[in-house]
Amino acid sequence: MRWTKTFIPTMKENPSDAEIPSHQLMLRAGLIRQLMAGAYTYLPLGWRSIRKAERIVREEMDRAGGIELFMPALQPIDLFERTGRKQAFGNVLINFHVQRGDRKVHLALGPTHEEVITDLVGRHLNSYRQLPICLYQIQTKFRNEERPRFGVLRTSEFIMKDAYSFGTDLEQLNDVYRQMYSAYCRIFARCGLTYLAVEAESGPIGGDASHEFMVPANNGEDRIVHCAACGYAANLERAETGRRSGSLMSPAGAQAIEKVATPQATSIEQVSRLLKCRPQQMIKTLIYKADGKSVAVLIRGDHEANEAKIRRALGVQAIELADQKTIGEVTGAPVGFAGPVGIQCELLADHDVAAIANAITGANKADAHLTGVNLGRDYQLSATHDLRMALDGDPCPKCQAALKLVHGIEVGHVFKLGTKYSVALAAEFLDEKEQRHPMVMGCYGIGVNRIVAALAETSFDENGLIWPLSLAPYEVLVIPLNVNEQETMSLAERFYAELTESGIDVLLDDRDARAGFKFKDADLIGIPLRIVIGGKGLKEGQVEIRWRWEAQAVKVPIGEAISAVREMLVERRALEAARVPA
RNA sequence: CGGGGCGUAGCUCAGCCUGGCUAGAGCGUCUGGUUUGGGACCAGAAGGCCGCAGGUUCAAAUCCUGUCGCCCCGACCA
Repeated sequence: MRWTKTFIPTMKENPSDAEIPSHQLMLRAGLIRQLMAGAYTYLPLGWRSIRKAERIVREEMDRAGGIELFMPALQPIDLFERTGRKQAFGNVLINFHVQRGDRKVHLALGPTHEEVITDLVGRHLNSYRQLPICLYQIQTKFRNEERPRFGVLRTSEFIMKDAYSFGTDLEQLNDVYRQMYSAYCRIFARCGLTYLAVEAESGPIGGDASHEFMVPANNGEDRIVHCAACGYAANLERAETGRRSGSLMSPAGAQAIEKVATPQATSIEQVSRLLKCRPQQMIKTLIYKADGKSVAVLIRGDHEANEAKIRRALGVQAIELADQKTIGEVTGAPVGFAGPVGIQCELLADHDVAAIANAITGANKADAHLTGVNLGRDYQLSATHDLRMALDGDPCPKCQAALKLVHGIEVGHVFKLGTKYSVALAAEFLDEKEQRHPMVMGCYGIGVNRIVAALAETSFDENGLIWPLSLAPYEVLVIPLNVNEQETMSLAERFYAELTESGIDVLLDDRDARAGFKFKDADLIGIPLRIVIGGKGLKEGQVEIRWRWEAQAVKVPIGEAISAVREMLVERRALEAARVPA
């Protein structure tokens, strides 16, 4: 492609409403433009990268046995009513009425396609002989984001690869799941992303039923813990922490329990300031309603409760923080003064609470706290649990090394669904004994445009983007420094023609502009390999070839330039391929 | 939906507090010339419903009210 014939509106300055690198760079390099909050146009350069990511996704899905189809974004609302997800999605589901003759039809724009595909498969596949099957599509999804943000990382309309597997049993599901998991590893590796496959909240199936693929990045919305020593990785919601010491007995140097006045001091921060103690010395007592029953949960003052862990420890469906009235009944005090001593409900404690000697807690009495509270003497526990959010530096649950807490961008998610949708939408099959069963499903999503955004967010320098060959809009940029010089230009045209001829994606910067101007743009858009033709080099019969990430160009005799470029690309592709797991 | 910030030329911004000549600068665009290896220089030109609506005033980019949009923090996010 010739630069003057395409559309690459680069910008010298950062637009004022872009704050994170991917947003700034994608705007400046002419990859995207905003239409409104949460909706972006992909300009020619950005779209080429998306298409390359799509191609990689397709190749790997096909390789893993996926079958591509294409489903409508427009969907009848009743499908969502039948699975209860109209309610569950709430405001996220974009839905509206259209007039058709004298009736109104209620439609939704698909936020995902479990309903459509399950309905389809349920109608047309009926036998165990036809299973398992894994169907996928690459398609635009719509989700009304209450607050779109971070440029193209969180939008209301985005491109997603969604795959759905249908099998007869858990074994078939596990089999497809494993194949999808490894296909995802290959996809993200081929795209040049640094990623982690992390354990995620897995719903009804439990165990290893869900993994998210995360690209570590400071501006990622998700938080994940990672153990560099053994490779354990999990999202923060899910992350366990390793063994921590703690005896259920009173320590040797136990002080006497004492009631102190703490008027108006209801938060950990206020009490610690008032009593001049550290939050680590305090016990936070949270009153929850767990399936309707009141439970007090003890967490160390400086820690944060993890409700998913509490729910699992209690073995209940749903928990929520109790209201004022319940707290009053259980503690006999207003909110902010709860403590374990003498409390009137079940008591659950995090491991770290047991290790606090002479703790400070609420007194279950207005405007009062207790000091010198000790486990065993002042309150009892039959056991402690892992109930809090993991912290940076916590011991790894697998190997006890220190966990790292990092932010991440979710680019993919694989999930064992089970029979939720097949039951709701009657996707059933007959087994060899002519018995009816709901199909066992899995779903597997990749945010295709997030792949590109995540790459932009993590691969750049002060001059601009740095693409891997696999996603680069063009692999080679040919820069004739002076387009008015005939020798320069005819050479550039020859390189352009011959390289394009051999299947390489080449961009020719045929703009009549100064050298420095072209170099700045070249760095900004980040094409991996650059060939500079002009002035000094030509006099010596040479051109310069330089990788975007190298400081130095290599000078190559004109006659050898094309074969040199081909060789460099072959070598580089091999290097990128070597990072892809088998 | 709660909190904060911002809407002036394609982009970055000044002017607003304290109302008053024809609304400004840099970058970009166009014309002509000089230049030509890291975002050149000179001369000229085009480009503005100062987000929109209403109000106050002799007079509003500027003050007031409303409204729309965008960004950030939080809540939410199968």
